This record gives sequence, structure tokens and C-alpha cells, in this order.
Amino acid sequence: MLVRLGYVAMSMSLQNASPSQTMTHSQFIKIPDREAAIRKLERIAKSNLKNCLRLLRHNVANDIEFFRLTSKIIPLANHEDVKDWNYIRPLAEELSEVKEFLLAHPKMRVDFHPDHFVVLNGEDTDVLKSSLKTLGMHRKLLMGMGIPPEHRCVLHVGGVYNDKEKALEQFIHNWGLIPESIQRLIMLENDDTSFHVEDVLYLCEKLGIPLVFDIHHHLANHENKDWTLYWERILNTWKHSALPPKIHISSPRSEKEFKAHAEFIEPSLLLDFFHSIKGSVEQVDCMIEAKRKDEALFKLVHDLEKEASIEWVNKAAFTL
DNA sequence: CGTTGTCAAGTAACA
DNA sequence: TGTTACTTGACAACG
Repeated sequence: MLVRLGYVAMSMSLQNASPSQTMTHSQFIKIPDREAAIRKLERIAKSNLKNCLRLLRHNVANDIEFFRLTSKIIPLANHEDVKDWNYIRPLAEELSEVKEFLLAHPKMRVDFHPDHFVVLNGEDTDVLKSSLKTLGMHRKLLMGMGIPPEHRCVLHVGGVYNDKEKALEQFIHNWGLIPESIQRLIMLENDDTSFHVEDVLYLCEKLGIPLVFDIHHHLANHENKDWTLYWERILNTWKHSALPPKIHISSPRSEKEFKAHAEFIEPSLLLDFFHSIKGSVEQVDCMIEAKRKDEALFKLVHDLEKEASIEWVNKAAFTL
């Protein structure tokens, strides 16, 4: 079984390489010349994309083939005040540079985790509409980068609204209202407070959505702590995907702040997990969610180096 | 130059 | 009913 390690959004080792510089709405409206303000948004977005490419180069240099892009590349992209702004056209050059790079490195897996304002299971149609708009932006970015958009956006189920059963059924209802091109983007992840892996499996199996298993969330929120009870079903949700299953791993910051992410990853948790699913699948991509980003990945690899049960295929992937 | 408060958006917990 | 955390960085304002 091959395990590739990845990390999230930004690097602690590259200087001045933020892919998520921004302009807030209040800054935007303070600029009297609206055209100038929009050009400034465009300059920021271009710089963010250039830095995404720098991050991808950094990843290749370190054998890292799995990476989550930030969802903050284009500031205010879905804001009401700039709804006439075609934010993709001015980014054509930067997007095609990323596209060329990814074409030259076809093993690189890149995806998004749109933030928690994207909610698909509410009764409020305005919330659904703005969520679809935000997902549309993600899709346009993926298309611009030449990435097949299938299964590139991981989301949580959404809100409980005091009735979890009803909230799950509302997800199914809303799913029918979502264009197929957007449906295909989506993966669903178990969360740490509301929808545990059994809930998410119910939706994923019914609707044909791949399930991203988050170990840390599972430890915080479960019916049954033993994930091996669910693992075969989780794998099955990936049966029709062109991509290998992916999981998330993070360590609790402390006993008291259990749900918060720690700076680094506890290697024993990762080893336990992969030993318990050993042989069940050819490849799993494992997203490291730690405050220290790529440094946490490097430290994890270092910590695992003396581990005899695994064999390194490069600086960021191993087999067992 | 270092520190503090704010940011477009949703939900839930808590006062 | 209103405030804050979530996860969290970026940036402006302030000292």
C-alpha cells in the first residue's frame, strides 16, 4: 500500500509566498475609483496564483505530490459588490502557467476545501445559492488550471438545525437542485461535532459521493470509535472515482482543546491507522492538517524514519 | 517595529 | 437576543 503525504495551503519554509493575500470589503469601498479598486483585486489574485505555483514547485522539490490549494486566491470573488467582475479573464496567464506545470507533473494531486460558509443542506435558498456560486468559482479555477474537476472540493455536510435526520434528508433534497457539474466536484468529510462517519456514509452511499475520512474528527465524534468497522464502506465510496481515496489526519492540540489542531502530527496515530487498514487498498493520499504546515510534514517524515515497518519510496511517500 | 482588533459569508454553543 | 468560537491568516491601525 502506497501512502502519499500532503499538506494544506501555505508553506512555513518559503518566505513571502502567501497564496492568500487579501483585500477586505471595507478597504475595497474606501477606494473612490471602482475600476482602480478592481484592478487592485486583480493584482492580488495574480500574486496569489504566482505564489500557488511557487508552492507547487517547492512541493515537487520535496517529492510532495498532494496539496490543498487555499480557497482565498481571489479576494471578494463572490461578493455582491463585484458581481459584474469577470475575475477569471485577467488571470489567464497565471492560470496557464499552473496548468503547464501540472501537465509536466501529472502525479501531483491538488484540491480545495471551501470554507465553512459553503453549506448545502439548509432550507434557506439564498445560502444555497451563494454556496453554489462559491463552488462555481472553485470549478472555474480548476478548469483554468487544467485539472479535471471531479472530486476536488471537500465539504462538510452542514448544519443540524436541531434535527439531524431532517438535516440529512434536506441534503438529499438540495442535492437534486445542484447542477451536475457542481455535484461532480464534491467529496464529503465527517466532522467533529455534528455528522459522524455513519451519517456521512449514509449520504455518500445514497448519492455516490466519495467520503474523506478525518481521523481526528472521528476520535472527537463517533458512534463507534473503531474506524475499521467503516473502512470498507468508505473505500467503496471511491470506487467510481479516478482518484485514490484520501484521508485527513491531525493531532489534538491538548486534552483540553481536543478539537483544535496541534502544531505537529503524532506519528503513532498515523502508524496505527495505516497498519489497521494495511492491504485494503493500493494507495491512500494523506493530508497533514497541522499548524506548522509543511514543517509538520517534514518533521513527521523525520520521526518515522526509524520505523522499520514502512519503506520510503521518496521524501514524502512510503509503502507498508 | 511589535501588538491588537477586524474581516463577506454560516452554524452552534453559551451567556 | 446577542456574542463568540470555529480555523485561521492577512492587514490596518495603533502605540
